[in-house]
Parts: sequence; C-alpha cells; structure tokens
Amino acid sequence: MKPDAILIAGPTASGKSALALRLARERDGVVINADSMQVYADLRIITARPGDEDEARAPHRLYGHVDGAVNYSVGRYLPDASRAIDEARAQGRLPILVGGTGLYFKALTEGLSEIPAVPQAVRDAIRAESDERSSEALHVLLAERDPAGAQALRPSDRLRIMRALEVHAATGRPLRSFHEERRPGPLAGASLVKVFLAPDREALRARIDARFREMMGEGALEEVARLAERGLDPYLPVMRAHGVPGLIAHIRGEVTLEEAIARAQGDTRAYAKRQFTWFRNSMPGWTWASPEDGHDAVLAAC
RNA sequence: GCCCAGGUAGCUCAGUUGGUAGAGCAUGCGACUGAAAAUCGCAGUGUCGGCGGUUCGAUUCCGUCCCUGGGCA
Repeated sequence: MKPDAILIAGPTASGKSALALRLARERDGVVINADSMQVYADLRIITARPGDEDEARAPHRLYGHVDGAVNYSVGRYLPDASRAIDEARAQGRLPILVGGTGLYFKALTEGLSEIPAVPQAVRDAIRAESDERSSEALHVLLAERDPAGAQALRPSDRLRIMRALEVHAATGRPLRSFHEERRPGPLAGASLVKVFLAPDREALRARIDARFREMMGEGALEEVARLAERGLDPYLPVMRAHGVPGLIAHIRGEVTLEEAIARAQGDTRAYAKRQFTWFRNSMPGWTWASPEDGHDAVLAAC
C-alpha cells in the first residue's frame, strides 16, 4: 500500500525525529511537526527540536514557527498542519507527521469541535477572577453557570474548570454543547501508517536523564535565561516546557541548579508515562514497535 | 575520647501522651476536545538502625552497641 501519510509518535526521547528524518530521505517526504513545544522559536535546545543540519537533510515544517508570546494550541495547530500536509501533497511529497503530543494526533485523525476563540479580554477577566479563588471555589462558580459541565469535572481540575468558565463567558454556552459536534480532521479517511515507538521504560528513564544533561551542555540554561528576560505571562504554554520553570527558579536564586535539573528530569519522566497511557488507551490502531524495529515496522505497513 | 543532633517507604521528612505508622516526591495504573511537555484521579511498599530490659503490649520508655552529621579535645 502507498500511504497518504506516515504518523510517528512515541514518548519523548524515543528517537522519533531520527526515524522521521530517515524515512523522509528514503521516501521523498516532508517532516511535519506534531509536538506542542517544538513549535516555539524561543526553545530549540530544551525541546530537542531538530537542528539546522537535520533540517537541511529533508524538508521540515512547523518547527519553531511560533513566537513564545503566542498562546499556541490544538486549535491553531490544526489549520497549520492541514496546510503543511496539503503543500506536501501538492509537491508530490509524502507527509510524515512526528511528535509526542497525543492530542494533536487525535485532532488530526478524529477532528476537533469548532469553538469560537475566547477573546483575550474575557480570558484575562476569568484569570483575574480566578486568582484569589481555590479550584473548589471556581468549581462552585462553574456549577452555577454550567451545571452539567461542572459535574463532568473534578473540583480540583483547575485548568479544565477555567477553560469551561472562559468558553461560557465568551459564548454564553456550556463548553460541552460544542463537543457534541466534531469537525473531521485533516487526515480523516486517509490511508495512514501509524507507528508508536515504545522503548523499554527503564532504559527510557535513563535516556531522559542523560539527554537533559546533554541539553545543559548545549546551552539550555542560556536559552531559558533569554526566554526569562522577555518577561512573558507565566500562563503561556512556552513557560511550561520541561525545564523552563525549574531553570527560571534557579536563575532567580530560588533553587540550586541540581534541583532545577532534577525537576526537569522528573517532569519529563512523568510526561513519558502519560504518553504511554494516552496512546495505549486513546489511540487504537497504532502499531507499537521498539525504537530499533520502528523503521521495519513502517516499511512493513507501507 | 567527650558533648550535641539524628537513624521511620526508593528519596526527603512528619508522627505515635506505649495499642505494629503517614505526607511530598519517586514508581505503577487511569482520565483527557484550543495551556495537552498542561491539568487531574487511584494504588502499592515499611523486620520505625541492631540487641537486650520494663510492660498484657515497645517504633514510642530505659540500657547498650553500631552508623551519620556537627562541636569540643
């Protein structure tokens, strides 16, 4: 079979990017990013984004194309990815989507609901309102405005409660009412090869720890210092990338460098675990392969 | 050698007025629709440093030994 696209996922540090690059060279492909943090221009080292050498060896799209001041999201990613896929096809090239963000892959294949963008002013108002309140108090607030939505959320799930409050404030409708309809994703109905790279867990942990040390050697601290100097809103996603909160705390003199490194490694390990859970339970139909067998698994499916 | 403070979960520590113990982190499992590298839920584990003594019963009180950190010599 000749697929319309190849999808490569896996936990962080599993060798996805290298496999995608190899396939792109072999099959005249375009590597298209499906990672929520590698989109930011400000962070290259700490997000393990492909370097100039890699980018010169095959076309890459949607890497570092977003300024850190932008609140990027699945909603913004989908049209970007759609365009990148269409362009690749128009050039007769094979789209190869790689990344670790399960939600992005789900939106690509299963679609997303159309929800009006929440105006920044509304968002700021909700955040201001939230600042002095506990998550439980926000949950009570949501229960008054959107009872069904509140019931579906745990009183401790602050972020989702705030999202529901924002959408309600912006549209006057419960968030869940939008979820009833879903617009097909850009890869709906396409013939796809989907491979999830699943390394041995213990080896992956060691690899994650070692890789963060390497990043430090490559200037991760300086990269984060530059980001910190911008004084961006701490709510922005770019400020949550693994390593950023800890290293900024270190720059401010609040924690030692070793503590910052340990936090980054711990956050990354916990994230890798969630990636396994997501793909195991939410993404049926993917072929699981060890990093060594990933290439063969893709070829076997083509 | 003496004095002081410690030795409790993989790690950091809390606690038990004597009735065999907990929190955070780590680990495992799970949820997930515009911050998803986020956010949130559930679970397991301990010869409570060793040995004696007192006691119906000791991780807790007493003695002793060992180990760690600090101070004095």
